[in-house]
Parts: sequence; C-alpha cells; structure tokens
Amino acid sequence: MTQPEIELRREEILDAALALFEQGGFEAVSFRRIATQLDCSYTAPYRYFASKHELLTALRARAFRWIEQRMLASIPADRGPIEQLRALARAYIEAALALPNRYALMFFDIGDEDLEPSPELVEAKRAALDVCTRVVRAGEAAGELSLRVDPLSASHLFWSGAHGLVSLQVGGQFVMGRRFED
Amino acid sequence: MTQPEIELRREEILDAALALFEQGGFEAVSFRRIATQLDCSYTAPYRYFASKHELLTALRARAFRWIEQRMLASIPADRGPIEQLRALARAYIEAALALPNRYALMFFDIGDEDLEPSPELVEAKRAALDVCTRVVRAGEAAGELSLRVDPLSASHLFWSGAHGLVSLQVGGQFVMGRRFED
DNA sequence: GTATTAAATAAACAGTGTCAACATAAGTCA
DNA sequence: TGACTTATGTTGACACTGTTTATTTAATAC
Repeated sequence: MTQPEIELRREEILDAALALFEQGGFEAVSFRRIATQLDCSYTAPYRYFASKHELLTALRARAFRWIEQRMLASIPADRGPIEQLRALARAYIEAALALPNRYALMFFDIGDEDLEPSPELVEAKRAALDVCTRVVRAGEAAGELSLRVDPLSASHLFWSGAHGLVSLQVGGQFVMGRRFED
Repeated sequence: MTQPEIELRREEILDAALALFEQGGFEAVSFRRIATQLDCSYTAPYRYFASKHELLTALRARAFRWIEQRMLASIPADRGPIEQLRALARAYIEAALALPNRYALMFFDIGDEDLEPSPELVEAKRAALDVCTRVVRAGEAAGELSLRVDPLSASHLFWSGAHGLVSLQVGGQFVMGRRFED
C-alpha cells in the first residue's frame, strides 16, 4: 500500500469516526462501529491508529487544521489589526456554529485537558492559535495595538473567549452580534 | 436511612469517585473501582446515582460549588469592581492551580459541552458564574464599569479567559503575574 | 511457479455500564 | 412479641468496550 493510499484510508477511518462522534459523542466512537460502517473487521483500523486515543487525537488535530484554514482565509489584509481580530472571531464563531451539532464543538477547546496529546495535535493547535498570534504581533509591531499581556496569552484569551461565547450561544442563551476584543 | 445519612453516603461515593478521577481521568472512574474503595458491592452506588453520567455530573456540580465559595470569599467588599474582578480572577486561578493535577481542571470548563447536564449541574454553574455577573452588574450600576457586552457574556468571557490561562499555564507555557480584565 | 512480506481477520481476554433476580436488614403495625 | 412491608445490598448475567495474539488471506519479489 503506497503512502497516499494509507493517508486516504486514514481519512476514511477518520470520516467514519467523525460521523459516529457527531451523533453520539466520544462514547459512540468504537472500533466495532467504525468497522461496520467501513465494512471491514473491527481490528483493521488498528493498522492505521494504534489506539482509540490516538484515533480521537488525530480527529481533533484534523479539526484544528480545518478551522485554521477558515480563519486564515477570513483575514482582511487591507485592514488594521483590530478589524482583523474581529474578522478572526467572526470566522471562528461562524465555523463553530456551522458544525453539525454540539459535540463537534468540544473539539475546539484549546485547553490542554488532554494528558498526553500527540505531537500532531499539539502542532495543529499551535498552528491554529498562531493565526491569532501573528495578527497580534503584527499589530503590536506596527504600534496599532497595545495589550497588557504577551501575544501568546492574548491569543489564548481570544480563543478561549470566542469558544466560550459560542458554547454559551449553543447552550441556549443568545448573545451574538456584539463586539468583543481586549 | 435518614436523609442526611443518604447525603453522607453520596458524599462518600463522590469522594471515592474523585480520588479515582484525579489519578486517572474519567475512564478510571468505574463502579467496580468505587466499590472496592468503599468495600461494597459494585452495584450498591446505583442506589445513590442512577448512572455513571449522573455520578460524574454530581461530582462536577460539587466542584463548581466549591470554587464558587472560594471566589465568593475572595471579593474585597471595600474596593471597586475592577479590583474585585481582579481578585476573582486571582481566586479562580489559585483554586485551579491548587488542584491535585490536570484532570480536575477539566471540571471547571464552563462550556455546555455536556449534552444532558443535570439541573443540579446547570444550577451550580449558574451560581458560580453569578459571582462574576453580580460584580459586573454592580460596577455598571455604580457607573464605575462600562463594557461592550452584557454582564452575562462578560462573565462568561471572564471565566473562559481565566480557565484558558490556567490551562495554558498547566500546559507548560508560563504566563502568570500579569493583569487581565476586559 | 514459490517464497516472503504485508494486510486483514477471527478468537479471546479483561474490563465496562447496566439490569433483573435474589437475599438481607430495618422499620411498622397487629 | 411476630408477620409484613419496605429499603438496601448482593450476585449473576448481558451486551458492550479496547486491545492483543495467532491465523489466514492477499500482494509482491524473485
């Protein structure tokens, strides 16, 4: 099996896992169920993911890469940093709200709640957060932005805040349409 | 069994569950293990918690009540709202950092990632968040604070931010000692 | 063709949450 | 007191789970 074929198979497995996850959360993802969806034996996916933990971690990393792309594409190059951050927040929120249901939202918690995140996940999170950090740094370098915390913490706050608002919104108490930065 | 006795037994079960959780996360909490810790049969806890989900939910609610108390006690009544918010953040962070390990930190994510939270948990979360909301509202009423978002969202942002910073800190990249409000 | 390697499979193990049937203790009323 | 009812605890079982081992099948190299 050639390398791109392997990658393709991995994607198929992740797709199946995602479908299960979206309709029943972490517990609904099981090797047995993935196998029936892909019509293979239930140990076959072990060739591609060493454990359930690794599978879910890979799934989450993929999700971070996805939202990173959406945020990247949303930055208006011709505007100031504050406007860019606002666009980032909007992109994040829209992406998060476009998710099929609440479950998928859990993926985007930037916190390090995972005891042993894979390097892949750490890298994907860092890359996603870096979209914010770069904007902040550029803004500070240009003297158009002045925060009381370092860029990394600021981005973390930014991300946590956006995530918190989305989860508040999804939780039922509507808020959207206001501005928020810091 | 009288009502307080029942409550006591529930606490014992939660204690055992917490001990397990703190040393191995959600998956380490099992009715079997709780039973061996409490030296009873593995279905006995079912008399007090209808399901594992309910047990964990009760555990989390208790944690929220705990941190609510610590935050409440930290508010300096003789200071302005900004100083009070700062004290709240400090209290939150100190409480979170005083936790025995990372696992317990997961409890304090305020987000609604849980599909079916019990009324008890919803109430505990609301009460904890209300500590912030009251300070914000009082500050706005006194004209000493003016935010661009409503008090509830502000508190949510506040909480998410504090939680995000703590989890960043626990994750390894130190930040503490700076100010942050919004 | 055969030999070797990769891929998929089946069987099994130790756990899990949960439920139904059973036993036991406590409390209630005669 | 003794019989009855109710709450509480226990055992055994069911249908799952993640994971490992051995075994078979498919693909490749010579």
